[in-house]
Amino acid sequence: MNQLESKLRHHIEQTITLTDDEFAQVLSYFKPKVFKKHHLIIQQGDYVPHEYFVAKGLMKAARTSAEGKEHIIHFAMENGWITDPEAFHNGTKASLSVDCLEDSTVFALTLENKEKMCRDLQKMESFFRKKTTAGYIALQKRIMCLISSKASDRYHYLLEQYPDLIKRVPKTMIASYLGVSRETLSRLLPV
Amino acid sequence: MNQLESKLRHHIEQTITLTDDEFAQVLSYFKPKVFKKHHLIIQQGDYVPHEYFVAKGLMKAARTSAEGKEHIIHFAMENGWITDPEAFHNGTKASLSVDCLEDSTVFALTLENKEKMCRDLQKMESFFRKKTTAGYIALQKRIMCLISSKASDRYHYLLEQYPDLIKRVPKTMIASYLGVSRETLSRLLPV
DNA sequence: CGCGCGATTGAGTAATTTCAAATCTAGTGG
DNA sequence: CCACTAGATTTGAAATTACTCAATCGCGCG
Repeated sequence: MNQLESKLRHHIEQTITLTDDEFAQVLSYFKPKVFKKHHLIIQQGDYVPHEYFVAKGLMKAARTSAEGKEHIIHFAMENGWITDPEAFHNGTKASLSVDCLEDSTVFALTLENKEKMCRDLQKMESFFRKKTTAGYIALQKRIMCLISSKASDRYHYLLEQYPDLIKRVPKTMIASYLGVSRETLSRLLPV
Repeated sequence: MNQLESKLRHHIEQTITLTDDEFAQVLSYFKPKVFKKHHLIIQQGDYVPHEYFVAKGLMKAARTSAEGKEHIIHFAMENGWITDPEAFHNGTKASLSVDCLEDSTVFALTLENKEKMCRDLQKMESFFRKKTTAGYIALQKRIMCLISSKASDRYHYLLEQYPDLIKRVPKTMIASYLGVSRETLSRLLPV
């Protein structure tokens, strides 16, 4: 088992426990992939065959509006997951694009394999349920931030929550993620 | 099986299928409860023993900030679910309050029973996984709305998405849900 | 060395909030 | 049935916040 595989295992075992055999089986459902910085993995309008576990690197999911503005909905770094969830789970076309901000190594999972894995190993269904629940809670917090705080407080919350992210991502993208213009964020930083 | 029980069954069977016996078992994990309008079911600071399926009525989850402003994070009407998810799943104290906007009938589920049900009936674990995934997707859309649209567009999106909700909920609360002041929403309405 | 991306700054404009007051409406008790 | 009241909605005006557009600055990489 290489280093990146053990990252996946460790990630899963933060939620459930697996025997060696079980993990070997789990691993068989995934396909490792390597992407270069700037590589566009999902494009708006495409079908979305995979959900990705990020073992190394940094990726973002975003939507570009009709007016040409990019709005970042999600970042995934080590131990994160990323895809266009709606398109992936419903088999519809992507409304989001996903690309690499750094050279990245991921484990790709098709919907078919995900469902098969959940059927075969209830533990993994439990894993995904809990992981998704945690994701739901995180999104609720982000919404609460968006509807209740000023831009400045949102930035500081992000800084507290994901200090490492701020270091690795250009401020322009942080602004996009927070829903403010880059100029506004820039003026807020000294505060 | 009474009318409200069959609502629960129908709701679950939109995602998975159940035999009569299985549903009887599922039902045994829930406890039906009736609440009056204005009843405060979860208070900020309380522990949260239950997650609720709303069979009838209308409820809201909100956080009141230090400055005394109420921010509504979630509405649940017929066939919806509601709780403070973070407090419920982690056993921590509620940061949200939940109360009834109408007389309501719910099925209450403890965390212990939820986990037991998932263990005993994998179908139900699958149900919750899929339901939570759908919830996650809905929250992502709401975030995209919040970071990319003006207040006016957010209102119209809500109007399209949940026309029935708008009819049953005072505009003040819609404004709180959208993250704008009630005055601003009022001025937007004619648009 | 120079290019290009990211970050900053300034000025003017637009959107939203706040505070205050007026108006409207549905439900209640007499 | 009417008067009353509490909650909900609307409106006005001033203040704040954030946005846009444009120009400049800084720096790392080729």
